[in-house]
Amino acid sequence: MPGFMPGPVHSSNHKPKIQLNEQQRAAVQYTAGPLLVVAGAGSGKTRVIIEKIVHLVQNRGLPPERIAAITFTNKAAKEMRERLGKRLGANPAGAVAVSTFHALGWRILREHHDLLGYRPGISILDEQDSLNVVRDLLPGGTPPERVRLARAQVSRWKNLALAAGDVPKTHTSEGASEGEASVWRLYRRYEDHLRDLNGVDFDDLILQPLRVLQQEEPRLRWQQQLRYLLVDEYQDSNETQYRMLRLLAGDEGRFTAVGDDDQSIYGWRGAQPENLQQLQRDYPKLHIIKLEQNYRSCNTVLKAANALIANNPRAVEKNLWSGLHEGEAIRVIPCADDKDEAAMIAAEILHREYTSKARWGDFAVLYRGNHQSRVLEQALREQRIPYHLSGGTSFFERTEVKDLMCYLRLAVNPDDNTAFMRVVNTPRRDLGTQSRAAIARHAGQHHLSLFEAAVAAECRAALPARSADSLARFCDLLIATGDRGERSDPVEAVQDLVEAIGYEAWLREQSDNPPAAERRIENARELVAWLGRLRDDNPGMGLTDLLGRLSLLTSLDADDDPGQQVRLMTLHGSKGLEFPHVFLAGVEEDLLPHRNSMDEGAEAEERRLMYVGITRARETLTLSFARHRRRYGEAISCEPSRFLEELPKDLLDWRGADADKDEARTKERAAANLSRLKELFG
DNA sequence: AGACCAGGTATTTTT
DNA sequence: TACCTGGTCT
Repeated sequence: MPGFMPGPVHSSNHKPKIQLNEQQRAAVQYTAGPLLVVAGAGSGKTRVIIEKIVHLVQNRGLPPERIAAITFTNKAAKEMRERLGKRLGANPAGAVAVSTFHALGWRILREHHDLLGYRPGISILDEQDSLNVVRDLLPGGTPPERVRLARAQVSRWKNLALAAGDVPKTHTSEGASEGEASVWRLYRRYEDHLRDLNGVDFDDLILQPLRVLQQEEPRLRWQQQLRYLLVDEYQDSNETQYRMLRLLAGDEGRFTAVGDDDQSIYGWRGAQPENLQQLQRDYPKLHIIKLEQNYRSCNTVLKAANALIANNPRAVEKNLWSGLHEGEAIRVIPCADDKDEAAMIAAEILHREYTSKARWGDFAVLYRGNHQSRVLEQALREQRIPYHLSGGTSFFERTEVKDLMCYLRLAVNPDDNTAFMRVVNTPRRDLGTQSRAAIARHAGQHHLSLFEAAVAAECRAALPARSADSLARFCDLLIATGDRGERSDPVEAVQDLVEAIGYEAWLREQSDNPPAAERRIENARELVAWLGRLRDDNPGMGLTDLLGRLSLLTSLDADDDPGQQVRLMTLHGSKGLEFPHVFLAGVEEDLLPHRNSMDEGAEAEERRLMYVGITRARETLTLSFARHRRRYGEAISCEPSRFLEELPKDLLDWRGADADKDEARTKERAAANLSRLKELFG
């Protein structure tokens, strides 16, 4: 099959529906051994994974259920499932195990919980729960910042596949600072505590399965089960994930890993882009294929991206090129301060939307930190530009969602003290501080979990009659729910639970205005609806498993059709997305190479972050910076980012050097006129 | 239990 | 400056 060059892509949101290029095809067809695909931004890596699965099923006769595609996010998994469904048809496609590392880990953990000494109902503690556990283990009054740091260190160890007992002595006693040694002691207690709760944190979802797979018998079983693995965004994998891959893919290395070290931006979370090189060491037969043709961006954008990233040391040299048109110069807009910057961006968007065919959904404004969104939001609102802000409090962090999740966790796992404390008096049921303390005392004395204590007659006897009564009802309800959740329809059981605790009435009572109450009720219902959807996708699955799946979801508005709204998001949040028109705000020293990152010697990662931002753009790219910005109340002056100097001058179009303030005013006025006109004439 | 104030803290955050 | 959290007061 001769390759044929794709023509220019126009603004349809679709990748060219044409044949694979030569490298892509090679990557799809190579199954002789382990394969690493180094895929530049916009080079069609997801497509390669999809086509490879199709190839394995249709041409190699591999049963779909023997194939696992592993992603880092639910969103990526979902997209992959959809695309695979379109390509293969629902039937074989549905059998392919497309999941996140964590979801796969959960599956393994559930199946072998007994090997590790867990009881059947395992709770997944989210970030916040885990942080609370750490807080409670540290002396009262420990500053939140210290709690966070301690938790982060524990996480770092776990991501290096080090259980507390495996942490090298140099970090725990000999030669370790007292601070480090104390964090390690905390780690030990944290481990014990989670054990008692029969709970796991997110890190455990990889770490614990590793312990399963280190045993020969289950390892061989899983290696039989999954005959081929495809890993997406491989540069984001950490040590434990890498080990999991190795154990599953066996010594022959039945896998394809796809990644781009230039887009590694999660180093601070334990991701090890070095895993790309590690692969070569561990699998000498590793075959490497580079995808360098970009189907997304015009050449100007790509040249800028290439020039920038060339300043980083890289494992695999790549040179991205594009068969698309040259494109406009990259605009660089100096602004007086962050307000002006926001106004400029709003004005530019308004102007473009009006003069070109671009729609609101074609624009994205990217920035380093969430705090930068505020001014931008304000500016967009002033111009009545519809926008959508990604990030912020996720669905699962909302109180109402958290409450219900804890009810379900407790129903499934009576040892989950964290969940118990959260819901035992929510909605209020006469179990105040005193009663709760009494239950805790009883539990402590008799070495019971809080729930077990609450069930015990002697414990109840110590409570006032009203409290004892309502505690009994609470316990009965949870026991019944847990039971029904496994034996009959879990979703019905949950609906009845929500009904029985009068949760919606409680939300109405709790919210200070009716619309807020309705929103929260809607969230609660949405959670149940999701549970229903999960059940429909996994018929016969019990509450424990459904709940696990639910805990691994991050945001339920995943379906958000970007719609007709300008997207505001952090650079991190933009990875994997693309937009015709991209604005990068705050391209300043101390912000875009972020100060703290620089202190940690992470300039290269900051550069990659900028690289990710640039390569989101299909048509136009606008970089802006402010000369002054308020930080913690006081105005500080800023310098343009060093990264600007790394971009070839001939690609840049600098706008009004120091008349910027006036220009902003003018633009703003022009924009205001425009929006008024539009209101008048539609 | 709810309101209010003081104090501490302000990168990123796939699961 | 603006926020969130935790503690205290009513």
